Amino acid sequence: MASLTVSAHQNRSMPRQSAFSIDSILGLDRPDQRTALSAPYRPWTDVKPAGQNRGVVADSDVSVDVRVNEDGKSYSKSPADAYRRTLNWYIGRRPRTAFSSVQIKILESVFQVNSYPGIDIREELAKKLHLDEDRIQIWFQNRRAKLKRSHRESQFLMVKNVLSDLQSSRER
Amino acid sequence: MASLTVSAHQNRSMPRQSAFSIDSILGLDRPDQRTALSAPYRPWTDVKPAGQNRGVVADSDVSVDVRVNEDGKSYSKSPADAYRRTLNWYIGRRPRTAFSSVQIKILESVFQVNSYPGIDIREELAKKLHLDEDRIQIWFQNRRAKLKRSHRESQFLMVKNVLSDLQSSRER
DNA sequence: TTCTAATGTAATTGT
DNA sequence: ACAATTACATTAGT
Repeated sequence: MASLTVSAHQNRSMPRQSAFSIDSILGLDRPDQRTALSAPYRPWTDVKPAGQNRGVVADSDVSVDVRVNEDGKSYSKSPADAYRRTLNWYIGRRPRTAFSSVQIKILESVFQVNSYPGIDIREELAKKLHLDEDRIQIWFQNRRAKLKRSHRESQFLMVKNVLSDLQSSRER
Repeated sequence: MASLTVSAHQNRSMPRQSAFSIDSILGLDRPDQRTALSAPYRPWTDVKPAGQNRGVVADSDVSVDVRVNEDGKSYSKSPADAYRRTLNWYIGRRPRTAFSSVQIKILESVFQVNSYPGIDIREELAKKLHLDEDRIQIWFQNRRAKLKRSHRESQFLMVKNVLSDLQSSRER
């Protein structure tokens, strides 16, 4: 990712002509401040020292909703979990959020009415459900994709049925 | 199936409002267009009498593989493309282009030198890579956005680190 | 295995 | 051209 490719041989299959001619490229009369590409900003990977409690520091609390489930069944904090989490941090993927059923219920009911909530609604939801606004946004994105997929599948079934109906009527 | 797709998206910086007011949930508390508007110009949906496409509603294609793997020759104006278009993509969105790694490599290397290629360079690239000039333009646009984002994020990280350094030095 | 949270990025829209 | 947002294709966690 973001590997720079100043590689040597990039013009093997190309007619060696003024493809990217100097003067053409030298059309860079642009304010182009080149900066080395940085890491993709993973706020949840930074190790938080003393603080630990919510709302104190700007973003990033790692333990968003671990205690928000209604079953009283708190998710295990086994060393294995911690280990995997650390590993994830290396990989750079945000630990998968586990929404509680209450959270899901509310999100679903909002989705019923408006599947494209604006930033303000998302913020409100985030506050109410103790989630990051980002999680809300992603949830709605994935929810829309799911709806679309189900549409696609049902349409496919309908088409299939119509076709088989045609076939059977022809056989009569 | 009563699937509603009330698309409603808004912009930031809206007046705070009661958490789950009806208007807020419905997204009616602010001007929103996109609910019933004239069909935008979609040149690639040409052979579709089917009616007003609404951009958002399901597309129901049966998973035609959009991929064209390695070594370019990707679709743009190929007959195969037209085929896919007429068969499955009768809604408004242009099928997502999957650039080959070769194409990406070349695009990246050009980007290194000039992130604002003029029309002539874009045309040359388009011809060489068998892509529409439009795709090239969009690619550079998104690429610039990406660069900008990463720059912003690294700045943020730097600030954050400075702050935490300050903090830890104060604790000593 | 299935479902879905998360990621990356192409495409769209409005300014 | 940019900024914000969406759709879409994939990866991966439970």
